[in-house]
Amino acid sequence: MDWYPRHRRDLPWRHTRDPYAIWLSEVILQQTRVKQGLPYYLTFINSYPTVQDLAAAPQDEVLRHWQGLGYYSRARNMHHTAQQVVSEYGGRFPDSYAGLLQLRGVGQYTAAAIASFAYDERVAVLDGNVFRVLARVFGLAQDIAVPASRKVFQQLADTLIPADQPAEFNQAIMEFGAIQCTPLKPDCLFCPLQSQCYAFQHGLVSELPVKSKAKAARTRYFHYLVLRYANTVYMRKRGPKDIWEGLYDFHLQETDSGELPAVTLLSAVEALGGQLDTSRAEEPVQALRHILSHQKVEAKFHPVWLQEPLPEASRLQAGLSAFSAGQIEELPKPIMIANYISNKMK
DNA sequence: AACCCGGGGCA
DNA sequence: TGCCCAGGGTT
Repeated sequence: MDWYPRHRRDLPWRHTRDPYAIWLSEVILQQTRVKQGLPYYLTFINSYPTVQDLAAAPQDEVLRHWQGLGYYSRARNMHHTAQQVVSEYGGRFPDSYAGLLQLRGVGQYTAAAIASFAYDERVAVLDGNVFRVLARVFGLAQDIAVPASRKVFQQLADTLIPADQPAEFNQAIMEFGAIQCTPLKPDCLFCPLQSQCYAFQHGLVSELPVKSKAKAARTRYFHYLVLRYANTVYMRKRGPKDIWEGLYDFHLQETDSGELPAVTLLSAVEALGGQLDTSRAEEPVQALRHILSHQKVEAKFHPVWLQEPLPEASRLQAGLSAFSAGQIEELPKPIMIANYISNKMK
């Protein structure tokens, strides 16, 4: 806490005690670095200065602002919670840890962050930074990837957090982890905790915290039919139980390997009732690779020009809608799809 | 408890 | 390429 005021970054959400603004920043910063999240925070707080503004916004607009930030359930849950706060809480956020925890998209970390920052409630936050700082300073070797390890860290943090300055403590320990006690190459040489740090004293800095490795990402093969007629492009809104829920992409066929016979492609167009426009020159198939933490997507984009619009029945059956280029720009899309449209689709 | 969910930055 | 990140929801 002596270190913090001398090293803290000047960030916009540190100038407010408005629980709405703090909540907004915390949801954006879940699994996200400050540098990446900052421009998104500014966009949201400017577009939606109050929870009422956010609640009244269309979902597609909220997701479009979120585009590129990932973990899109955060945006959907945030929108849901904004509407709930307006309709059921009279526009005011719950003013306690327990109350905040009831909100969708608000877990233990976020509830503790808002409760301490906005209301000075004495609840210790536990995030990746706190795990790392505590593991090193106190020499805790429990695997932080295992939920049961949480208890040990939580109990320690609960004893450390002072009753008179809980917000300052939470900010300080997280900022210390983000700037000083970093995952790789921490600045131990100029660390104020050097003499007390278990890891430093025992040469275990690079061994702590202990975190078991995530399993390897699986590879998926997407074949997109980029169906076009005149100035319209057919796209569809992705459904639940898969990545990118609520975002728009093209008609999709997924296979277990990278290849899809041309005849299969043609029969897919036929099944949609599409009439190929053979007068147009065949366009090259573009391949893009998109790496997520848990999946590797290898996508091929097959441009298909139609002589006439798709029949209404099969279009609806496939979940497709027709959009102009201008409309497509406004749709929320996975980054891979946005990149394809802006770079490869001419 | 295990699994699912994005995207970017960095060495 | 491997690792990390101001986690939460669902099963």
